[in-house]
Amino acid sequence: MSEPTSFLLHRVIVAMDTYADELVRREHGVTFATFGFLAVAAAMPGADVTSLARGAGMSKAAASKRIPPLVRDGYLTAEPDPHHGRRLRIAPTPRAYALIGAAGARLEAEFSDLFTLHPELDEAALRHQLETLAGVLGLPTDPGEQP
Amino acid sequence: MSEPTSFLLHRVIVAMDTYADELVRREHGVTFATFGFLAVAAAMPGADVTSLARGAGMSKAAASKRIPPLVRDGYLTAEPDPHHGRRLRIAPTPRAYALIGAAGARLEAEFSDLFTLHPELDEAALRHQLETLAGVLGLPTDPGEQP
DNA sequence: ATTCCTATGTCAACTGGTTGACAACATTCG
DNA sequence: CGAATGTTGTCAACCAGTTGACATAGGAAT
Repeated sequence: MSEPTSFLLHRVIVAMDTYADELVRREHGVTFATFGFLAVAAAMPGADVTSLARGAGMSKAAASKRIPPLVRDGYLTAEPDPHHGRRLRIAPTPRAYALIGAAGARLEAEFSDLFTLHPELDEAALRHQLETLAGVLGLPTDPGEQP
Repeated sequence: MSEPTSFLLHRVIVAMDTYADELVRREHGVTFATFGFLAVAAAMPGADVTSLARGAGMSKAAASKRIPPLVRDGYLTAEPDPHHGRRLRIAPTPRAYALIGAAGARLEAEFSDLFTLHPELDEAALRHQLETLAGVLGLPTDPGEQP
């Protein structure tokens, strides 16, 4: 019996994640998970902790714990919302934007190199299948909307 | 700027994992991660902890911690290798085989339903792209080999 | 045989997530 | 207004991984 397609998908993802993690770590001294979190924060500047957590696909508590070190390292600012006693407004700093720009471009370049170097890979075909799959599974076409 | 393909891949996987986890949990009272671990164990019966860990893509320590509860619950047996003082031989019990058979078939059925219900999805095309991607990334064509 | 190197399983400490509870604030409804 | 209800961020406790260290067992080389 051959390996289920879902398992194959899984292995491919894990390999890509590992690769991306090494790259981002090596070139920016930051975890891929952190990069992802900052990318979400950059897509919704000024969001509060709750929507940031939703956007990043984690619990409120996890987001809440992640923020202070990122503020300390100069990637984010967290200020109380003037119109709301308890809510925080989280915003990326220039440093975060720089990181996201550089690392994002680098990763995209690596990824598309893969496709140009290996003509038997068809990015458009893969992407189309993934997008329909996402649609069928009921995922939003793009995450990071403000309510 | 549109979302990087690698991010899209990620979201699709996460959604599928969540779905699979709910299904396996509901119908078999077991975590999807546990199901995956048992599936690996079933693919290499009699393996030791180290190769099990490699097969499951986790550290030796993680595998070592995972085994005792599974033995307690009657999914695995762990016996010292007679030819090797320190090595353990891990083997799935009938209960594990039953679980893997049932849950595996169920998941595959769900997954291929997705493709038959949505003709704009092309499993062969997706699979072919994934397999070439796996090859290009240097992944083995199928995990679970004994050394 | 002794020595040296490698493999094996486990441990302790750490990490980054989870859930459930909670106080503080906001909002809605009589 | 005041009371019930809902939001928001944080905390404690837990869970399942990780790394690095380690005692112990096998095998190779001299």
